[in-house]
Amino acid sequence: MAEQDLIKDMLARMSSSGWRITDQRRMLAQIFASSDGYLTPKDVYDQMSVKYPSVSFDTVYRNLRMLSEMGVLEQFYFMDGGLKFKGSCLKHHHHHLICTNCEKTVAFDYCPMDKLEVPGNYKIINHRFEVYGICEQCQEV
Amino acid sequence: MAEQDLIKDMLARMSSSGWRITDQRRMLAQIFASSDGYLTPKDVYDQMSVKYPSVSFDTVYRNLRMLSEMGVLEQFYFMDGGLKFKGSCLKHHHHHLICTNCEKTVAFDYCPMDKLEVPGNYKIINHRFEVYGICEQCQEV
DNA sequence: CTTCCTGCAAATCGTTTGCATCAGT
DNA sequence: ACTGATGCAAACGATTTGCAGGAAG
Repeated sequence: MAEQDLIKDMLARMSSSGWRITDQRRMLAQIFASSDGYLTPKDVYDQMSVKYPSVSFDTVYRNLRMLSEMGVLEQFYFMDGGLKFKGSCLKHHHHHLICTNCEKTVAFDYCPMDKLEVPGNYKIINHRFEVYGICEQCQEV
Repeated sequence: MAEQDLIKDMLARMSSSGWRITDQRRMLAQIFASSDGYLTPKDVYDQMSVKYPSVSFDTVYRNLRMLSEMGVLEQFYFMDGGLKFKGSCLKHHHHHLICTNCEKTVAFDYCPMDKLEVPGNYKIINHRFEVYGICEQCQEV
């Protein structure tokens, strides 16, 4: 999807969920539409501050949380427990290969749940599979 | 390994790393030897408080961190970003099936990395694979 | 014009640090 | 006795909340 369409899509989803379209939210949509990696609340705040120097941290947090609940963003706790967000890919189930240096993220389709036989009689709800590595660019440096 | 042996093993490892064996550390070893699930720092603190009402949170944190660095405990950030600890299984590589209700944990040997072909030329460092579900006991309730 | 959203400030939670005292070796 | 470990209090970073004014519908 082109960036502009992504932004429109996000805004449309906010609107249809009954949320007002404020300048700050418009900008949030833009930030995530033009970023393919994970962003911390601080990253987002810093990017917003460029155009809205008066934006506050709590507005960023509030909107990030809301957008996650709405499914527009994916919320994610990294290995170190740090919270990050990224525009959610709604297309299909997949997992990520994440560069531990620059956090560039590549999706892949392989899902280990297909083949897994789990011990015990657990009723499976959810799973988490991520691969961490150093991307080609970061290896070169 | 029997519980008593586990405790001795933990204490021996602390001692050989040059750490003093205090009552608090003895008790930490006992707590983790007799628990097979994950414990939050608060869980640990609460258990310690029963016998040592004067124990402080920072001592718990300090020792948990130290024991993790030493490899006696496994440190783990859950899906919700919360930090937990558990006695570490040093035997072999494995993954976990975790009950989202009671957090009882079952290990299994299957590792998805065997079959995975990753896109891009990432140099793979690490991976994370967990399955979340409801255990048999928690389903019955 | 009404209701929701924002920005500010202050509260809260989990975790860490500095320091004087206490305990293990 | 020496040195590391403890408990206290205070600092700290990240996130959340209450509230009054401001903007979207």
